[in-house]
Amino acid sequence: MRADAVRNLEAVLTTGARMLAADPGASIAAIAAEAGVDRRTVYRRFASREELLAAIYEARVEAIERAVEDARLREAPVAVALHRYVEGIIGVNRKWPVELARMKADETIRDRRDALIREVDAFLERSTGEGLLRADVPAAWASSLLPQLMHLASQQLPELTDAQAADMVVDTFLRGLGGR
Amino acid sequence: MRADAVRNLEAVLTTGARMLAADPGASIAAIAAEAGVDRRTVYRRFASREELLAAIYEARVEAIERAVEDARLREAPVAVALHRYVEGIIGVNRKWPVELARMKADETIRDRRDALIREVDAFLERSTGEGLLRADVPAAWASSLLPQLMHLASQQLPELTDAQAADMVVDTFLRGLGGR
DNA sequence: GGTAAGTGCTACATTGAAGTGACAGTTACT
DNA sequence: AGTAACTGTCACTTCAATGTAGCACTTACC
Repeated sequence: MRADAVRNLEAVLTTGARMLAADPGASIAAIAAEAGVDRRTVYRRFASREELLAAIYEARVEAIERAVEDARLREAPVAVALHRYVEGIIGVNRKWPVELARMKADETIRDRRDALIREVDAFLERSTGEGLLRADVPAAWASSLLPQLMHLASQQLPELTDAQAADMVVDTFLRGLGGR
Repeated sequence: MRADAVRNLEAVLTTGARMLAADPGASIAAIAAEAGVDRRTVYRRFASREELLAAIYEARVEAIERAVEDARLREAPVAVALHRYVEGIIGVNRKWPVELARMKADETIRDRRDALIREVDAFLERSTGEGLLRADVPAAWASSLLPQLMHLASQQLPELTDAQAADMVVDTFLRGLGGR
């Protein structure tokens, strides 16, 4: 693919992610206009709206997979892994702010998302076992609170770097659910 | 208005709220079907889709206003007011789960929402002043975290009553951001 | 029981977005 | 410089959802 085409593709994907996060019903015409390309150009890369969405969600899920891998949730000390994970996801949230939960259509992406959730849940379980989190907190509560905190930090603290925002999230999370 | 008509109206509003929360693009036909009435009946009460949405958002914002009033955020002891407020909002979230932020069209509702946000922000400031919350936490962080926790508890802890879910939210919130 | 209010149903016009085709013009790469 | 890749534009078709009209029918309420 030609270099300018790559740039256009990149623009459509990131702009699309941003606009779809703000309004899940954003039209292809609107996304294309915002990305600075013609509506027709989008249809040359993607056969349908669904395919464009799938590509965007795929970009996000892949970025998350990379972040999870980098955090080494299974091996690294829990406190270290937690911070690395949070920092990574905040970066992902800022580049690909779409909500993955909306992707009900694509089987593959849903499966990869489920696997990631299991991975993080297992990590939280390990964290509880090692005393980082209190044992009397429902697993579902910890499991859903962490993504929300990361989501919040990603957009509510725009002046902070990923690492600084991660500090805030980890601090709140551990004070809120952590052991003494 | 006749009693059966009132029931239908109620059904359309609550069902609409539930469906629009799950999918903001839900069609009037889908909402009507789910509520057990004909699409045409909806159009007899509401001149347009926008009016239906406005009615739903209005129901939510009014319920929130009532909860805020009941919590007596200005006068009651901060710890008491916080719990009453959280419990009330969780009830509202469960009945009217739509996201108020999406309502950009209606000027009135946006203004009322802004006033409510100011009210709660002022309460959080008072809480900080009285030592319930740590002073080194950014106001924006506390201000956005609390609604997220309530939102989370409303749907992630369905087996808990409003009061029990509020316990969880307040505990997490105060441990996370509270003073010693 | 009678009446007015309310509903369901079929049909229709309108609008906006999705998706496609053809063609001329531009731009990156060799 | 020449070619292939890429893009923008105009012009369609299709489709789903919005919004409207009229009529037969049911049901709450006096």
